[in-house]
This record gives sequence, structure tokens and C-alpha cells, in this order.
Amino acid sequence: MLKIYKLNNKTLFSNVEKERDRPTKYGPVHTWRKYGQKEILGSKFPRAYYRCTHQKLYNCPAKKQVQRLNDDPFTFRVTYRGSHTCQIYSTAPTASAAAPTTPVTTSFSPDYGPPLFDMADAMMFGSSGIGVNMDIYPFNDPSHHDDHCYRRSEDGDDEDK
DNA sequence: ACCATTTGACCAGA
DNA sequence: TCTGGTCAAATGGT
Repeated sequence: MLKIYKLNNKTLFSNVEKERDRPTKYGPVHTWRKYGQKEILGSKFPRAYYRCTHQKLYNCPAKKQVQRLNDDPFTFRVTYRGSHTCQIYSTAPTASAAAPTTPVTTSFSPDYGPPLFDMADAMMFGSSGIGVNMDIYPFNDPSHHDDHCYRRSEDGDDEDK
């Protein structure tokens, strides 16, 4: 699953930050823990690696990586890998044991609010010059074909060494 | 004190 | 061996 996010200056960064852990009416939001960052050949900006915060509790394999574009520093590619075994995206059997207090009633609907907290992570890539005030414009990128930089982006939970 | 981030090291695949 | 992905100790924030 690949998403493209774009920044604009409207929303305060602090707002984005607060959005991070706040559950919405759509259900609890997934939170990510950063576990690595790498310089990528041919990319001006490093790529950051995240995984589900509650991996330990739920054994959730969900991961994502955030890559800022070379030509457009306001645009980020966020590649999601794996599927959550916890909470709303859950399709895995272990979800029942995983979400004791969280009824999995909400499905991932198109009108699900933009995961702003993603940008909080993304903006940490040397946002110098951009300023603190920005807004986020996430949108799916169905017509994205050049996956040469990426391995499979389907949720089939590819190789996990 | 607990938990997330940082950062270089380490590892595996091409 | 090079590159991308992950680990884990140290660090910082709450």
C-alpha cells in the first residue's frame, strides 16, 4: 500500500503532533514507532522505518516507511507493509485476543480521516526552511507504476526475516 | 521511571 | 561487496 502525502502551510505542527495518539470517532489510530532510518542511494533524504507501536502486545507485523521525494521536499511517499493484527485494519485471527477494550466495529472506510500523525513523523526529515506551519494533503496514488524503488507494496506480508 | 527516538552497527539479499 | 532493512544501546522527553 502506497500513499503520497503533500505538505502545505496551514496546520500547526503542534496540531499534527497532538493528532498522533488521539483516537478519533473512526476508531483508535495506529501509532508507529520508529526503529530505523537510512540514507538511500539516489535519494537526498533518508528513509525512515516504522512499525506498529504495540507490536509487542499484539504481535502486529504492520510497518511503514516514509521517504521524502528528491524533487519535491513537500511530498512524501509512505509505503505500508504488512497488515495490522490489532485494531481496525485487522484481518488476522489474533485480533480478537489483541483488542480487549477495543471493539473492532469500524472498518477502514474511504472517509477515514487523513492520518495526520504520519506527517508528524515525515516532517522530521530536515524540515528546515519549510517552517512550522503546514498542512497535509494525503491522497492515494493508484496510478503509480514505478515501483522499481520499492518491493511489493501489497499487504500480503512479504518476507520478514 | 517509562517509553519513544536516535544512531551506528549489524545482517541479509542481490 | 554494496545497499537496504533491522537491532539495540544511549539519549531525551514526559
